[in-house]
Amino acid sequence: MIREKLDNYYSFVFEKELLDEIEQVGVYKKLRENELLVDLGDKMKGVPLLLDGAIKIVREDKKGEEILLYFLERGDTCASSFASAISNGKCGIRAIAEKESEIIFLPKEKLDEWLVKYKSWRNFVIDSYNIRLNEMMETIDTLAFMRMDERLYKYLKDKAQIMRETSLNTTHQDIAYDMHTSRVVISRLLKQLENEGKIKLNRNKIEILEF
Amino acid sequence: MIREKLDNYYSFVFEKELLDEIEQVGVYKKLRENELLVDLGDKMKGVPLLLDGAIKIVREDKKGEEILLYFLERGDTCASSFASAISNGKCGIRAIAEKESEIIFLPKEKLDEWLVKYKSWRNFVIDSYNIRLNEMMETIDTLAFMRMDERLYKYLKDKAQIMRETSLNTTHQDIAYDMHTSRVVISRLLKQLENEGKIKLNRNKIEILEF
DNA sequence: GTTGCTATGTAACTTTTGTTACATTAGTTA
DNA sequence: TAACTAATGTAACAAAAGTTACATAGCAAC
Repeated sequence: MIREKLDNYYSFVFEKELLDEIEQVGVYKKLRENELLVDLGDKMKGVPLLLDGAIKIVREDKKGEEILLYFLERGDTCASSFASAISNGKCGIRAIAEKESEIIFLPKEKLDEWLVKYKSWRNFVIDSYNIRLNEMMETIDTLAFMRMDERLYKYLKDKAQIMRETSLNTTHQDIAYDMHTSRVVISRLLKQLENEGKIKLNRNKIEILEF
Repeated sequence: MIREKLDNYYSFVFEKELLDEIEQVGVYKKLRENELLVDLGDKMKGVPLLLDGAIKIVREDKKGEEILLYFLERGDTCASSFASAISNGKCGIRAIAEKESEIIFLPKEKLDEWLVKYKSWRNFVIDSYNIRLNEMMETIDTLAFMRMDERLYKYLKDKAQIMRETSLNTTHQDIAYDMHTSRVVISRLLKQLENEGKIKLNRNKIEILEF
């Protein structure tokens, strides 16, 4: 069963021998919606490969203020965990399942070994880091160059894409937490987007009309 | 001469055999102050190892708006170049020497080969990515959680540290470019910091009194 | 010196974002 | 249905950041 899911998303990424090894040592885990996968300061004993679902990666500062960094989808891994696992350091982020998700945990002992043995693993690790660096840069662009209303609209579209839905089940308060602003600001801007015909508001639900 | 500088900063990082190889294939280059090392959209043919100096890494969006991402110091490499070199993709950043700097260019053909051969190279690459991810997170924290006056003070202190000086030769306009705001805002906040006794302002020069 | 250029200082005003306070609405439970 | 709770709507105001416009100061070339 695991092998089947693994093959689904990773058979074109990894060599057969590596897939075999992953099947042997990987630990399958199913995550409930809103389940905490990684918390701030955790020391990772391995890295998660995402088979299905969506994981939200959040940054928190000393004062407990939060901001969304990016989402992981199937085929992704958490570069920050990789960092933490291989260096025995602490993880600087929090990872929460946005919806029911499936992962395979790879034990950290194998991570370096596979770098030597498998070209496909080297590529995957380097690619993962690159994707993450690019996501971070996009986040920085968003924070540095966009106004709150643009950021909000982008947030809604991005989240809809990750969740594979055109309407989101969420509250204004939750969005405010992700964007590190206040609920009132979000309500105001959402109403503005609704007036522009880009979205439709309902209780606990936002439909996106224009992508 | 190169070997000497290489040994200075990297003899505890790389194995002897790797240092030998780097000496053979690496290309030494000296950068003048303000010299452009990498531009947006460049395809990298190798990665720079920083021997000495300071490199400013800047992000630019489509509209040509800029923001400082972080600085590189000796011992650092540019993860974004590594990404670009190994994947033949384009580089998403701009790198400019903040002062006279010395680098060694490593040809991209070796990068993967060394990952297999040298444990110290694997560690260095992974560490570099991790350091960069952490810098990016710090930049995000700064943008998301701090007000402009705090960001400015942090900018001054960070830059002073990188330049190894307690006073900076720079103009308000240049700071405004780095922080993606306007000169007037910077002048206003600098004056405020001066009134608080944290800095002293002169033409083309800012002394930092409190760290 | 005078001229000219660059950098800095600052006032006045606008826009954006954040805050407080309270009303209304939809859904849930007693 | 009444009572309660969570979510949303909105006004009024405050703070932060951005903009325009212009004055002044420092420095260099003539």
